Amino acid sequence: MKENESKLENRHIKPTAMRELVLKVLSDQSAAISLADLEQKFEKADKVTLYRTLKTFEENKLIHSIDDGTGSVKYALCKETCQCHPEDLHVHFLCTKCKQTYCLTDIPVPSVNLPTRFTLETINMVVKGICVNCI
Amino acid sequence: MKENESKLENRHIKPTAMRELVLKVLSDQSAAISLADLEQKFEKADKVTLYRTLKTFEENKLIHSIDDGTGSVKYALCKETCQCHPEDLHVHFLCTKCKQTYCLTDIPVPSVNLPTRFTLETINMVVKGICVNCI
DNA sequence: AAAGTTTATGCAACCGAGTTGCAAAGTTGT
DNA sequence: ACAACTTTGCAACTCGGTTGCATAAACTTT
Ligand SMILES: [Mn+2]
Ligand SMILES: [Mn+2]
Ligand SMILES: [Zn+2]
Ligand SMILES: [Zn+2]
Repeated sequence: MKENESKLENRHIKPTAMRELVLKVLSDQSAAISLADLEQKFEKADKVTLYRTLKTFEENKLIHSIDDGTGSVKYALCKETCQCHPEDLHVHFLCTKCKQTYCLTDIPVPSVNLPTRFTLETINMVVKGICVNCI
Repeated sequence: MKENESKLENRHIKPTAMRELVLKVLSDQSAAISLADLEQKFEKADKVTLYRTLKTFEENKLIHSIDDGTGSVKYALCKETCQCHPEDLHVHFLCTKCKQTYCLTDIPVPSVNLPTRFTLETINMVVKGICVNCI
């Protein structure tokens, strides 16, 4: 998995063994995963190390975090070009049946007309419903 | 405050002293408040009682809860006619400076075109930025 | 009005997600 | 080989939210 190694380097993250393993898990995942989910993907791994790995990934914009209202933050890979700016934002979908959280990367967050003299920094938009696998 | 009493009765909530006090606090508030905020509005009140009061209010749609991503859920009064259905949903605004959370009741949540065979139940849309009081 | 039943309140204790401190292990540069 | 820095692992903690249970208050029935 030389590819993941260079993904890390592209984001200026030192490619340790742990980090490559975590990145592999994230790459194999079609839905976003929580810290607890991630922990369960390993036989024996320290939660704090995984936590800090995710933090490092997020700080360097390799992944973004999603607060879907379930009480546990989810994480998903950013696109190669993503800088996590407002224009990179997309809608997230939480399936109330399977509890999976998906990045709807094709659906940009719609713009809103805020009241006068409210300035926008970022938007979190989470749609809840039933996903295609749960119909 | 006979008005609050009837607001409670309209929502089929038995108007106890505690509940009327809590409703008064919520009515006086222009922004949404958390359980902790509510607790601080009283000299001496049990957090659990307040917690259960909010739960009761929410179940009966007197108030709605807002997960603004700060880690503590906020609560705000519903409109008299609100049934908390998708058509009643509005955008919420979290000021990153004063940390106040506002109901933008005039701004309905924009509709999104979900991928095929995803069905919508509800949407949470939180805009972050600087509010009019913090410019 | 007294007894019985339901509902609301208060205290303690718990829970889970996230976070911090610190020491050990590993890495990098000289 | 040594020093300097980074990463990892363990323990312990924080904080918001929640449950269990006993008491108190409010209605119901006799
Ligand atoms: Mn996403
Ligand atoms: Mn609102
Ligand atoms: Zn699903
Ligand atoms: Zn503000």
